[in-house]
Amino acid sequence: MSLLFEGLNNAQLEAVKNVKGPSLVIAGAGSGKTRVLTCRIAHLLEKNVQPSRILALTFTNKAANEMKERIAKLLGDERGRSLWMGTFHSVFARILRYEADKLGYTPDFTIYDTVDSKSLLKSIIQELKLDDKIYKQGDVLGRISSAKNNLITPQAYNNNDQIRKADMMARKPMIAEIFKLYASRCRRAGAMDFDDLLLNTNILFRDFPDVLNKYQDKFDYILVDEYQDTNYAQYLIVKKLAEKHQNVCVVGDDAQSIYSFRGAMIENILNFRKDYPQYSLYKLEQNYRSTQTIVNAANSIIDKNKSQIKKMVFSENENGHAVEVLKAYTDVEEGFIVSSSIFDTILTEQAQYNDFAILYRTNAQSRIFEEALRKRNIPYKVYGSISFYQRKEIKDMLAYLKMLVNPNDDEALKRIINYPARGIGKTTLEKLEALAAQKDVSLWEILVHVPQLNNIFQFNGGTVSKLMAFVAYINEYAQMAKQTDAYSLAQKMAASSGIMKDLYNGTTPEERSKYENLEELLNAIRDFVDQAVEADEETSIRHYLENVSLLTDTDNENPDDRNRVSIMTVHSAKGLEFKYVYIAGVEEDLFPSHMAIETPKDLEEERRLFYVALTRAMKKVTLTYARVRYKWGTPSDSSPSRFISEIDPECVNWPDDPRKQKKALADSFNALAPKDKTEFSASFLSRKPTAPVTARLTPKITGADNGSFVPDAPEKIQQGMIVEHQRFGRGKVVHIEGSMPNRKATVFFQQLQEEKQLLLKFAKLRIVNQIG
DNA sequence: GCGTACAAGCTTTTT
DNA sequence: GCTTGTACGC
Repeated sequence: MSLLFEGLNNAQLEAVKNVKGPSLVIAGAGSGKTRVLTCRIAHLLEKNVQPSRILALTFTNKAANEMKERIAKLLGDERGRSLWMGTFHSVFARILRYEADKLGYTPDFTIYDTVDSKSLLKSIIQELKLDDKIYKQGDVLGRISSAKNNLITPQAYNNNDQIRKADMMARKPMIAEIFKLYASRCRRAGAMDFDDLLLNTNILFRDFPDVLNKYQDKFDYILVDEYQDTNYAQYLIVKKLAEKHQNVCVVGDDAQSIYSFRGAMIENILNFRKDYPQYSLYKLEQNYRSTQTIVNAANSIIDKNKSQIKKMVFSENENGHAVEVLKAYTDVEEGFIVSSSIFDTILTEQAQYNDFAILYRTNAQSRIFEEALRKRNIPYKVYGSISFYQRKEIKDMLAYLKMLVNPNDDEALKRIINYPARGIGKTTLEKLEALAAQKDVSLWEILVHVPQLNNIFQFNGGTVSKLMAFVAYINEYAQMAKQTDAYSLAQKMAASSGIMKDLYNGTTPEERSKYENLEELLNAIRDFVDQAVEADEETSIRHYLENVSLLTDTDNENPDDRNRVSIMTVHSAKGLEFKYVYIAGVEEDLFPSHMAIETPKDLEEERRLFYVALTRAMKKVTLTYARVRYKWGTPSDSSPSRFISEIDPECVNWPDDPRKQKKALADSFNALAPKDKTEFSASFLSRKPTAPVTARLTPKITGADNGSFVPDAPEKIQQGMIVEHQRFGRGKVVHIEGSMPNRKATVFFQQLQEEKQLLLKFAKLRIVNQIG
């Protein structure tokens, strides 16, 4: 047992050892939080607590899997397997399937992901003949979601004056109506959305005390990771389950609360003290991950936040590098600078690709880095952008399979009833939907009775037989699904449905990649079957589908993905660590997001997000910003984020003073520049010169102008001056010599390209177009 | 009913 | 710039 405790500091040791009673562990970034959790669980198991009596809740599948792995390593056996460990959503989905009948569901209920929910909302909004510009699916779903996370049912929503008033003010008085219809459609389809999983668990525990009792007795020990990110629904579930024995251990860091937009309440940490007055508090303050400089930089940031639990995070690691700040003229150049820096660091520090991460605020920023890394042949992996399971082709295939288990799943049905095309068009579907709404039954219910109902529909014989063929097809496979394993079934269906053929015939790269995705899905299903056989579990499609909506693509990790540069949003980087971290787009209106600069509360969350980003790094942080960034396809000026200047200047390396930089640029240019034909080196892109890189610049400026078109140069263009201008077309960084009188300018230039390729393209510009 | 061409809207962050 | 939604012709 003592082995378990080896290498733990005092605070960690106490948090691991004292398993009885309520414990609050405040864990600073990099303070060994996961280690404490896993050791605590291992410790419980060593004390012969039954694994199935331990409930461990995390926020991501990744975190759960990592803990399972670590526990297996600590114990050297398989006991960890039967732990109840997983995300809130997956654990309570499991319980809800078990208790489904009490809530009027079948155990095979479908889980709607965000795409399904939005699609359902869309049809409801249409059905109610509402303006979809006012009632946007995303907004409406957000309203409904936050209601559910606060355990507000449609009825309660409707009866709540405050909410109704808010909706009126927002000129969306029909949300209550939409919510009501949405809930009833979900139920009719035998479906729960993400939020229902939590809401219905609460309803289950509220309305069935014996069920609550059962689970209270079942779980002797409860552990919750990332407690600062729990919302009210999650908080209450934990509270109820822990009520009896009070052996609840929550681990969190208020400074890393970054999910309030989906209802997370930092207050839950504070309330813990009220709910469990006997609680013991453990503060993990030593950061083992990062250099002192990084910890100090991060501390100086979080210090600016008013609302926080004071703690003293410190590091005893080396001092390390200052936080470096790099300026780029454009977002494309930013990608270039970052990939160059990674390239250099790999050579000089003998680092591996997977020592690096590029983090950004919004997913839209990923593409530029992908392109830049690809040009340098640096392998990378994008995390979390569009989930594999949300891709159209994957959802289509899964819809076929879902129909076999729960044919009432209207969203699945609508996806596939005419894909691949089988001549069942819009009007036919509309008629079916109208009757389904009228009779308040699922589309499938209507569909199977089409022959009897045809006096209403008046479909022609062709349509009827097409519909009945579809019904027969689903029925046939539904029968087959009872005896066939998920893989063979999916394989057969992919072929017989025509999906495979449809994608196979495609010639564009996109279609080919869709085909490959489909193959990957089939592989994943085969893996599932293999694993199920190994664990002596069911191999049915029914079992496969139970969790598939809750999966994210990080879950099917590819072995050759291991040594790659990671690129992802700051949100998805939470809990991870890298030696070298690049935080890109550290600009006003981007990070902090323009959505979040209005209220201090939102701004503080952005600041915590920035704190999370900084504390991912072990050795070095590099911040980059661009002066011009493409937004919605048009260039917009941007300035460095306030967060950069909020960092203790001691810890930061700013780029040179802009004036100094400009002079240096001019000097180096002039030194190189013959009069008319100019060659310049890659140092123009403000990085170390490597291979001899050249490009030509042939300025020819005519006409009069006051030079105001140069965003970065308040001065007028004068003879012999070097000015910079950003971007006249996508991806072009141009430095123009304004060597002529102050005139309208037409500049011809050859563009500097990547040094390896040296593909010089000719482009023609008219600066006059950029004025105003 | 189906496929193509063009327009509009969009970008916070996720289970 | 990209994706989704609509209009139009077949």
